[in-house]
Amino acid sequence: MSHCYCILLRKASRRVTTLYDEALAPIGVNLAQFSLLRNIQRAEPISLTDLGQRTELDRSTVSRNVKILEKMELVAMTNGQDQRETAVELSDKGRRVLKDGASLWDGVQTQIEAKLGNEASAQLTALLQAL
Amino acid sequence: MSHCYCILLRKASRRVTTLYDEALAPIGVNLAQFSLLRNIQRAEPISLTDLGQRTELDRSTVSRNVKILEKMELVAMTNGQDQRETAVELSDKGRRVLKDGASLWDGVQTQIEAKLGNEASAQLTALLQAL
DNA sequence: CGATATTGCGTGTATATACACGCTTTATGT
DNA sequence: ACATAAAGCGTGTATATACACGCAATATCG
Repeated sequence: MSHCYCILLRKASRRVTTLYDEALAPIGVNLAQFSLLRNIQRAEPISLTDLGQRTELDRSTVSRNVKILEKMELVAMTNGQDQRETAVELSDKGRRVLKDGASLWDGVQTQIEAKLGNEASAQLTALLQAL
Repeated sequence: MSHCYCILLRKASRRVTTLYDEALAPIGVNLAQFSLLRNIQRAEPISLTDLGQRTELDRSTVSRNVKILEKMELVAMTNGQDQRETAVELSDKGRRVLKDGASLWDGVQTQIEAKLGNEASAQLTALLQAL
């Protein structure tokens, strides 16, 4: 009656997301937002379309998620060279959140590696990337 | 700069969910709905609270997802012995969807195992359960 | 038996996510 | 240059998901 890979993935995803969300709570963002901020940082200023490709998210999803970060004053929207293009960049507050969150994020990474062991952690990474 | 386990999980989860959703499209339900139907089948009639525990989902989430299945006429709500309790059970249409979907689901399972190999598939299962 | 705690639900609110449309703004091709 | 295609976005709609509240029904305790 083998297990459904998709359900296993979704359950693990929910559980692990909760772990990260709780760890990041002190800085007021959840894992998805923290990750989005990091992706912005790596390429700012960046258009929403590019951000979508980097994160493997639909552009409309990115658009809405970024809007929330903007309301939280963690990012700012600027004009790209193009009149169509909207570019996103971090605010000082956003940079601080990334800085303060780094150790919190690292703590969960370490916690997971401690639970699984180094070898299994590497296997997990490889398997998830292969999917 | 190791990868974020959570993001790897979430990305894999989205990708794999898409695989299953596309495969199940002919029967008109997505993976989450198909899985919920299966969980109902295994214990019907079942209360929403119990269904939540089985699926590791919040009760309110189950409540809303079941409501959609009800609108699709795949399940029916009945009274538990208790006046508070609502029990869910499959409709004939719901049973047919499960029956027709079995081979579609199986196809994706096989496809994933073919891609990863048997050993890696077993490893993946074990790792996801350990998280 | 009456007060209190527990159980079971639904709803409000909020984020994450995708797809389909439709509107601008550029780019292209003849 | 003009018509057409392509790029970049926002919004509407829908599902998945969680948490906080509050209501009704049942169980418990003194």
